Amino acid sequence: MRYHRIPDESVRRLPLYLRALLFATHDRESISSGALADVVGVNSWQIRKDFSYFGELGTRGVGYNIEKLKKHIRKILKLDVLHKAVLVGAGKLGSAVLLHRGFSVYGFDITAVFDNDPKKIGRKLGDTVIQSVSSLHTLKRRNIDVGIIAVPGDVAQQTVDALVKTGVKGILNFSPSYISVPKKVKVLTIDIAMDLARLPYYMPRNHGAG
Amino acid sequence: MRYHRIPDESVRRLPLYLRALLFATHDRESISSGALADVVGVNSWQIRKDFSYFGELGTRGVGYNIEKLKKHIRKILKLDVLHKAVLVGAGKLGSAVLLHRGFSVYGFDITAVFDNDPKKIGRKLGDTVIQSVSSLHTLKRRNIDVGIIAVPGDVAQQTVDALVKTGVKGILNFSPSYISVPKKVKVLTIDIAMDLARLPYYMPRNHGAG
DNA sequence: CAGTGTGAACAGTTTCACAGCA
DNA sequence: TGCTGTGAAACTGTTCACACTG
Repeated sequence: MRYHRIPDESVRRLPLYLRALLFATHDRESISSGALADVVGVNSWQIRKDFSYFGELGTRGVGYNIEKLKKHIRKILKLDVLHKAVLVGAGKLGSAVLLHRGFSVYGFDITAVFDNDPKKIGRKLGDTVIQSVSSLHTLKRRNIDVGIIAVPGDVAQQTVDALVKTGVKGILNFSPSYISVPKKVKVLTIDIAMDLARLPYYMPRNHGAG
Repeated sequence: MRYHRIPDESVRRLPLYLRALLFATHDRESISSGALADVVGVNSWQIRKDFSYFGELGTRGVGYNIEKLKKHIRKILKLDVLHKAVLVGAGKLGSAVLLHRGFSVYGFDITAVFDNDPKKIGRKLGDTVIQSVSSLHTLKRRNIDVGIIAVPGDVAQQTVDALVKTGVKGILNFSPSYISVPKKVKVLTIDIAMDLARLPYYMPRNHGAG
């Protein structure tokens, strides 16, 4: 089956595997699909299938070499190069995201922060001075890949439009609204409230099915 | 096709529809699948299919009555009753989540906050006094549905175990680790860094396919 | 006649069972 | 012997075209 297109659902699981490989303490050089399965909560055959999409990577009877596997997943996900990101929106959620520490391990560097509140502009958030959103255009030619937006829903679209003009190719959207972008730009939306809203469906009401 | 099991992917989209119906300004009583499609970024036939799973709801030639639709989606998602939630972990992310305002519209009320940092215990976060995680057990019989955890990965499992003992039926997990729970408890995990890690895969490297 | 509802074709994903190899 | 790699089957979800109806 060598060199197949990788299904989106497999791509969704790759960061999960990578996270486990990065953070688990490994006394061994190799890990089997079964052992990895226990750590990530995915079936072993699903893991093997996922890995099989990028060629024969494991050793029969042994498992997968951990370093090789990390390297391979990073390459597939294009995390083998540094990605520069900017944050727009220095409110509670934006601040939490910026200070989150945990992006760097995947090769992301948040190099600038923007807000439209005059009281915040010039103040520091972590090591970064907050700039006015009106100076977003200065980002052109600074090789920024990724925009992270954490602004109110009603200004999300205009914020994204400005970001797209600076040349970002991907946007992580924490704003609670649908935004439209040119086809060449990829948006991933995380709406915490919406995810929470999906939870009760799966909870038994009193006793009975969900 | 009346009274079919609702596919998980449809359930995933329901909060999206509900969000649009709640926040859009409606001059009309009804909305067509096409108009809703423009607002949420989902095809009109997908929307009609999703709605068809819960019986005939629309009026041919007109569309869907907005109030009726909201009510119906809320009922399906079990958002028609108030859900009491607690937060464990009053760090940056936890605080942002608590102060987020936007859960209440879906019928959630965060009634208590816990942390294990002695410096934080007794201080207020919003209107809520932070309590010690060691007093989590006092929640039993207080009708708490949902636990939200935003603690470091290495204490996530023990935090969840304590929460499960208090009787929560659903957990929203912001900790970057896989947690295991009894079958009767549903976990949804949001790992911001992992989502960000998935973004570059879909971005063109220089020019070319993603 | 505008817009819903849906069977049927199609596409994508997961599961299984087991051959193949270190 | 233990664990990978993978076709094929089973399952799940999406798209389409159009009959139907207020």
